Amino acid sequence: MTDSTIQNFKEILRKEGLRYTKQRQAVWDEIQSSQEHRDAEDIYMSIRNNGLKVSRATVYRTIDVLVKNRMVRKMDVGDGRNRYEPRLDDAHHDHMICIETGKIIEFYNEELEDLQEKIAEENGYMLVRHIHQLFVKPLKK
Amino acid sequence: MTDSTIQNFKEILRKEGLRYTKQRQAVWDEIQSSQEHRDAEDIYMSIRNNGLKVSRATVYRTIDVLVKNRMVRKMDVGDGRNRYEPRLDDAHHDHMICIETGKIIEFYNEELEDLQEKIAEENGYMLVRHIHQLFVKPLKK
DNA sequence: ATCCGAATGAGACTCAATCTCAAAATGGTA
DNA sequence: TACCATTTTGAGATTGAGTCTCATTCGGAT
Repeated sequence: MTDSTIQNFKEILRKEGLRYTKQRQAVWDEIQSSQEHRDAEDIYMSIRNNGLKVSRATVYRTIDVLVKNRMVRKMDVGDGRNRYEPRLDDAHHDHMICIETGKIIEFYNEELEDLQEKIAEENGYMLVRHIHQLFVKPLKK
Repeated sequence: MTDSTIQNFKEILRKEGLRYTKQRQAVWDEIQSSQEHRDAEDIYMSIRNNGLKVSRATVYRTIDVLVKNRMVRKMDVGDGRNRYEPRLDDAHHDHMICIETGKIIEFYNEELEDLQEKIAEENGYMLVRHIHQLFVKPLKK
């Protein structure tokens, strides 16, 4: 992690009226350390394995702050456990989940994004966010 | 419900190697009775209020069969409780959820459907199903 | 009508996520 | 630097949707 990311994190906490603690930093560090789509337990255990002591409650609480401030993306893959990934850049993408291997593929399609806004507007609404997952299986060769 | 829908339901059970019971019929009748997007508890309580005795376990078990056979659509609105709606015709649609009123609006867009298949194929996959929800708020006038 | 495998129901169980509250830590102030 | 009001933390309890168990009941083929 770079100094600038730490500063950014501190600023968000300040904006939210929250204190800067080593536990919160540890959670953000851990999420930031990998681009994988991980569940809360995985993040919690990794922090523990690094020799740091942070409770599950704090992991969940910190994730909420990070998600709210768009530093982490929360995704529901339909198995009851939410997955989280860092939003290092601000590039949006959706996910494709292979129902045979469980592999998660990221994709982005401008046309798709535009179309969704258009559909919302046609119905008198403004698009705030969306959930979009494609469940797929490998093409037979 | 019409005779033909009951026949169709019986056929599905036969195809699945399952027996026709009044509990299963009661669950299907209840789901069919409304086009709303309801959770399992709501369906369970409604059956009870109609004076029929069916357990939660049976409600869940029957919903699974109905979902598998495309008679019911299961949707995740992100609050931890799945919603179910009857698929009376076979017309697919997605959902738009107003974050201010909670209202669920159904929509269908051919271009969007095609685009998703195209994206899956471009990645070497075949689209099996998808989750797609737009979270929106009313356009200010 | 008989019989055997399937279905049911009551309640135990699972598991991710949230809540509780006493104790510890933070950070603004003097 | 010491103080202290306020926030945060953690251990474990709790919640709640959904699943599982298994003794009892039921369906339907023969």
